[in-house]
Amino acid sequence: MFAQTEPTAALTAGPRRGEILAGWRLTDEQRAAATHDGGHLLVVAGAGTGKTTALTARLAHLVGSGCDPGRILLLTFSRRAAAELLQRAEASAGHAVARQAWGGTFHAVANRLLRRHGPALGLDPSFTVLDQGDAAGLLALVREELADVASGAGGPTAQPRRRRRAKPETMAAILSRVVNSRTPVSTVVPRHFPWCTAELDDLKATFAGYTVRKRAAHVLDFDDLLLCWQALFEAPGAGDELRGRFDHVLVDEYQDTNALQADLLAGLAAGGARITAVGDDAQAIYGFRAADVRNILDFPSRFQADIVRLEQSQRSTPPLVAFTNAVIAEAPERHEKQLWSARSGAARPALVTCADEGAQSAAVCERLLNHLERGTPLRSQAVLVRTGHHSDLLELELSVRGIPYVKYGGLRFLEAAHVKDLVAALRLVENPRDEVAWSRVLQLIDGVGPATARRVVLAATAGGGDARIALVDRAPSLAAGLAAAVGQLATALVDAASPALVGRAGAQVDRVRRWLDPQVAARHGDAAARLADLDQLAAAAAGASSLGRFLVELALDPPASTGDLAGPPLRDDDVLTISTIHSAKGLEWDVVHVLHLADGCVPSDMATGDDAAIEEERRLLYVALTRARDALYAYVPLRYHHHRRGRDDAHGYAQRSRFLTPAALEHVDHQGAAPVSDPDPAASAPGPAAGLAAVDRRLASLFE
DNA sequence: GAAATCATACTTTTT
DNA sequence: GTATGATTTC
Repeated sequence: MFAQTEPTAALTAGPRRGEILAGWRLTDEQRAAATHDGGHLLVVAGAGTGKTTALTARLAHLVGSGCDPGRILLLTFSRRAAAELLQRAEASAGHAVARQAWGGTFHAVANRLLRRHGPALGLDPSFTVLDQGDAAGLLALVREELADVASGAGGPTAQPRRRRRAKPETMAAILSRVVNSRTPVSTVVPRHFPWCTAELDDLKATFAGYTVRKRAAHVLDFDDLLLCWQALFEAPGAGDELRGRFDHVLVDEYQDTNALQADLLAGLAAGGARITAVGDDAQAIYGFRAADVRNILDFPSRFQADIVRLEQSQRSTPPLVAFTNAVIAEAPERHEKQLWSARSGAARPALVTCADEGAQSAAVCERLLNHLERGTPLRSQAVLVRTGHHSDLLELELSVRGIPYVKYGGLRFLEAAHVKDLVAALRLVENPRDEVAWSRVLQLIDGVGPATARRVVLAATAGGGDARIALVDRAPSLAAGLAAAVGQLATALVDAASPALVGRAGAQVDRVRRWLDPQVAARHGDAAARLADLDQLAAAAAGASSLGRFLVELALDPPASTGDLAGPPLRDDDVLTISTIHSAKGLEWDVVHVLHLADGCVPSDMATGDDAAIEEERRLLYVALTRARDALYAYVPLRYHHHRRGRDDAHGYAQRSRFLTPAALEHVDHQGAAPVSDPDPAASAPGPAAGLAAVDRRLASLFE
């Protein structure tokens, strides 16, 4: 997986103490973190203080001191972070580390352990993994059935449902929060999902049914992965071995772990592992996923840990650090630290006030191109937004101007309907008991809706045999035409799962697509584009070692950007990054543009009302601002246009984000709106929305 | 009785 | 663009 690299001086220096890190350029703080010897350790690492370097150095130090790399566990927030760390460790500490150390997200590590030790729990190691969308699908299925049972059980047909029920995604979010925070449904719902309180009983019943169905279908959702890992600790036989499996556990981004994950660490610590947790409470931004800042705030007392602080920013220039320090200074509770920087660079961050969103897009492009002309390539610049669609208008503008970009976060590839269809079909190749997948795929057939799909699934899985084979010749009680269509689907799945194709994921995908492609083409007008998406997925699958692994990786580590699957074509081009702030965590660029710093965007109007949520939004802004090395632009549109029913054109004035306080603004230069765009429309060729703004301006000038 | 169709509302952040 | 709930069609 990792490229081989020449060992560096650090490795060849030999394992004598004190010389292990001789080749490293570390600050005193970083060295203290890397070489700490004793019990558990908390490294409070401010933004840009070189925490990855410190963590890598610690890994090298441990191995150099004689620790067995196979007994080191590295837990990171994303697989990408794990890969980077292991790669860097490999470069400096030798190949053995990357090959032998365990690394990945909590979920990926759980998956790996469960494939090996699942039977100790009575878990068939061939389970498939439900991502959150699949989980939502199964919850919807279960809820529908419960409702049918309730109304079919007689009595005056239940009161017409006038209330809108929680969306399946919301149910999944509730359930996940319940599990990860280990808090009962009856507490979680009123506190975090008050608008669902009326259906609390329905939710409880749905969750119970969901659990039963998950087990029957041999699937685990994300939360099950963690729960089952925890259960392994208690499993007779496997438990002792697993608890004592690691000597050192290094956890990155500890501020974004939840109660369940902290318990897993406690389990490992009880087995003798020494925990090193690295994180920054000022950058805790995953509260919505039940991450709890208390984990890092309470770590020293819970684990009797020593604390090392990293406060020297290696990333940002002093003026940027002064600004970001001022922004976070107003957060009420945190591990105290004062970041400073010894870097050169005197340019202050800029607050760019724009007339409206269109002007913001223009202003971004202008500054972007300025930096490009002055030598900062697009790939060293990033545009950061609170939510995926906050960049819609800018993307239009970029397309019109021919500026290439990749977007991370937001709407993801895997969420498109046709992609989910293919993935569901592939899951059936792996696991014919997966009801959610059956239900989805069957409904692709013309004339099959929820009710028919359910009947078919029920009949096919009844015998306990392979449902695919059961459906090849005789679909139960269906019109001849439908039965034939179901038979074709079943045949495709059986073929794809046949021994001749197993192990050749690419061929398996091809076989499934021979059935699926016509369905996709028939259902969607833009068939060409959608089939191209499927081509991408097929190409990625062809490169995987097996279909099962491919599907697990897809669930645990989905492609993060548009074009992540596409491979090299864009690689060597100079491409701008657009990212949600969440997806930008841990990354840095020379020049950073943060958009939409208006109340309602940052903080998001979804977060108002709850103090904790507001504080998380403050930290989110802090994360965004601290991604910049040399230049930072914060954009504030003053006016928003809302398009309603295609005709009405309402607008409203926005307030500058409340987090940009007077104290913070002392550290920025103010820039006005971008110059009004070129009066010649042909020369500037604005996108549709920007075009409207231009028309408005032209009209306004006529009225003067 | 079930599926297709229409109207309407709602769209954060992600392992 | 998509999911839901009500309505119409098969």
